[in-house]
Amino acid sequence: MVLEDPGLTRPGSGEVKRFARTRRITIDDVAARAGVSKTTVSHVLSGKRPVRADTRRRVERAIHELDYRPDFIARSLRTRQSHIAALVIPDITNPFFPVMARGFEDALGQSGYRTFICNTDSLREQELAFVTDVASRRVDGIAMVSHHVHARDVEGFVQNGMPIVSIGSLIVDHPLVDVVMGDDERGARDATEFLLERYGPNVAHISGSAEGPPARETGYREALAAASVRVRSDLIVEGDWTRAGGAEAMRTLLDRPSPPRAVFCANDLMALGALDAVEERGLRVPDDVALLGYDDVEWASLVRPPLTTVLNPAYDTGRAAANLLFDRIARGYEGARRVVRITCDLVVRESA
Amino acid sequence: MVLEDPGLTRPGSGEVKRFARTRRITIDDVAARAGVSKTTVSHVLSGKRPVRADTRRRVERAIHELDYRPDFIARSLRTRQSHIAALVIPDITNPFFPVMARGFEDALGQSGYRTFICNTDSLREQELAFVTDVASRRVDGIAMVSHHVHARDVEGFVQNGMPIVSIGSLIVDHPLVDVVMGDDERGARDATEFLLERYGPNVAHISGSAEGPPARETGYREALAAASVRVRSDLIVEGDWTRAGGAEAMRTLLDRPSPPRAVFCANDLMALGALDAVEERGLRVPDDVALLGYDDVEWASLVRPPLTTVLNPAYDTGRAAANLLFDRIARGYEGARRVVRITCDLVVRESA
DNA sequence: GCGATTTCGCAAACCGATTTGCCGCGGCTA
DNA sequence: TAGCCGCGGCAAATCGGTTTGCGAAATCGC
Repeated sequence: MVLEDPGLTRPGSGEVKRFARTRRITIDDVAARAGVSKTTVSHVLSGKRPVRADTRRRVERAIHELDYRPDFIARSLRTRQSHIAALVIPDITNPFFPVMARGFEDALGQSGYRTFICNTDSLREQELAFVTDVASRRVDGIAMVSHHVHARDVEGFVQNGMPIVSIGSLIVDHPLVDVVMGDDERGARDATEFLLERYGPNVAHISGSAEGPPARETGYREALAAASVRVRSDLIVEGDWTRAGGAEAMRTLLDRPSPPRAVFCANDLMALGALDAVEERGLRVPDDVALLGYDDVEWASLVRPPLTTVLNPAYDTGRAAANLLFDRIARGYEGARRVVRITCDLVVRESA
Repeated sequence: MVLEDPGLTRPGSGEVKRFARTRRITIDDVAARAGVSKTTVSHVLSGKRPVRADTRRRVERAIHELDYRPDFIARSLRTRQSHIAALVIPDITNPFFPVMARGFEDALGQSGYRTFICNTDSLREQELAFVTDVASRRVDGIAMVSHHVHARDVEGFVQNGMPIVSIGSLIVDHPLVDVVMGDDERGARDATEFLLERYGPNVAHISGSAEGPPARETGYREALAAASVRVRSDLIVEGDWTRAGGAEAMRTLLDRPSPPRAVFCANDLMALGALDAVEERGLRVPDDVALLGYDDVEWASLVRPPLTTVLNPAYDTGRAAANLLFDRIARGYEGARRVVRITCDLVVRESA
């Protein structure tokens, strides 16, 4: 049996070969064609040293004729920068994160960076594994929203010069790790103030689980305090960030001797659950009970009634993280940690 | 002025240095410490040649003591594989794609691959730019859902040995580009059959824009034909995949002399718009008009009434694409193009 | 018109791994 | 005991770029 000659060109197809994968064009090929050394080609490409005009033109022509594109990996090896960033998040499937990722990539992509997105499912083990993996891949920087990684866990990477920015609040105590976080405290305060003004002092709160950051509950308490309303502990019920948890918490509230006129829920999903519970009892939103959520997830305007909520600006958050990272990666910023707070504005729809 | 000694260790902190970024540990360091050549270290790592047990132990101990982790970039340069794949999609912010991306990454991540996600916003220019960019970065393979790139556009890359799989249907005519696509025709047929059975022959269709693939409309027509129902062209109205477009199309249908009893919409967003239009007229779903969507987007079960729809299995699609790619990247498959059709099942909720 | 400086290009070292080719050694066969 | 083979290890080449050091030529200042 005779194998087909792999070098055969298709009749009439000019350059396209059928089976041969043509050898990659390298900088040497360009140099040879232009009649210069590869050093000169490199300088034409990078502009790091002057090249005489006619020489430059010869080189550029050779590049164009050969359709030469430099090998990023070889370049990275020498320059020690990969032009890759990593974004470590719990789950791209959670609708908050795609928007954040988009903000991150848009900001960095502009400067020629590509990014790895790592889904940790909020598992500490995964979070750590990804950080070491992308470090081995020599990413230029890491942005992470992590629930379990502490400053000491990333100490080694930071000391080796890896820029890290923490999204959310957990890693706040390292002097070289920047932080960007939604200003949840203020957002929650604004939301609660709105409810107090519109519906009077009888405002309850469905909080998240105890292990999460308490900023939203804090904001709720501050608003009450500022309005000189006493905090009634029977009006603060813990949910678990889920729809079912929100419904359960709402039922508890409705069973209180004096049920609330309005409820500030720590996220939209729980607000949706609360909505379920309210309708279950034959009551109406917002006429009998007003509901206010947090995050402004994609479907917040699709439910009936459309949810009044606090917009958690995912896109801006991602972009801010990218910018902090870029400062350290490319602009040589080496100073102390910076903290960026993203303001969260109230979106008034119909549920409150 | 005297600069602080960058080599200073913090008192009592063992190995952690304050300002010095310690030189990276290389394979030579390990070799030196273990008293062998770096060749041997490499063989311990890869297992490609036998190493005597006690030598291996010495090397492993050195690796552990130095906390050595090989440099992926250097490795990639030599082995000519980056262990990176690219996923080119319109927009990660569109809720279908995060799920698909997750399926893709889960499948490939298992084998040690990381992936670049590229958002093209369906711009041809972006699609092409990303493909050449990631090719320069030497990704091992590319999966793309593209609306504007044709086989001839990627010809050059394929010929150079870059595995490509097309998600959706556009690049179907290249003998080396695998394809994975939802079996929309069948899904649409099933949906329409369901409506015919439950609501009789008076079933309309809101189609997508003309430029998209007509598979869903085709399925609708097939189901009618199979049930010997005449296709009434006044019951097929074109939407434009948006909520507003769906509403507009629905108004048109409701204005017909004999309006439909049930409507199959080519996607969920248009079904939602149709819902708007129906309620606008004071009619009820499904009692007056039944609505059926396509895709089963995240919020399909959240609207009132919950949407009956066809599940477009994003996760499976991503995973299938990853597997096709992996076959070519790592398992050396070099055969002809394969086409994988993902079946789309009906999800019956309350709108039909 | 002459030394000083700048411009332009080349050869070689370098980045950090993998892979090839070779060699010494010990055990086995004939 | 000569010849052969497999094992285990090393030196050197390789991947494809960037960067450094050097020297020849061109330009400048006076």
